[in-house]
Amino acid sequence: MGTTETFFERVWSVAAKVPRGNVTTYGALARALGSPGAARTVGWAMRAAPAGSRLPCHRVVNATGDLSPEEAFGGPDVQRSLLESEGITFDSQGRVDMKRHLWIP
DNA sequence: GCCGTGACGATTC
DNA sequence: CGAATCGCCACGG
Repeated sequence: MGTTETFFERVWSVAAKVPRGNVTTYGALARALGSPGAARTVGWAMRAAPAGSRLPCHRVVNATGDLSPEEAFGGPDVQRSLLESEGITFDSQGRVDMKRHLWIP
């Protein structure tokens, strides 16, 4: 079969399924793809995601619930605003409330 | 087919 | 809780 799709494309495919109002982690996506140790590669896929792909990459955070670095989105503040718009709450440490919004494929 | 890279994860101090 | 370290895996050159 012409499965020329790379690991990246698979990541985007699953990341696009994250329900609105929820978030997932890089490690969770990696596990869903069968590579639990490829969390870093998942992060790469997000960074390599083409702009305007409608990929909800702002719903992907790390295991600690921390947001993306400054170089992405134009700043964590932007990402945080997007998440708050979807009803996502944060703790006093500025991290996503994983207990309430963590979603695993 | 080896080397460097990186939006991570878990552990340790 | 915060900072630092090691390991892991896929991609590009």
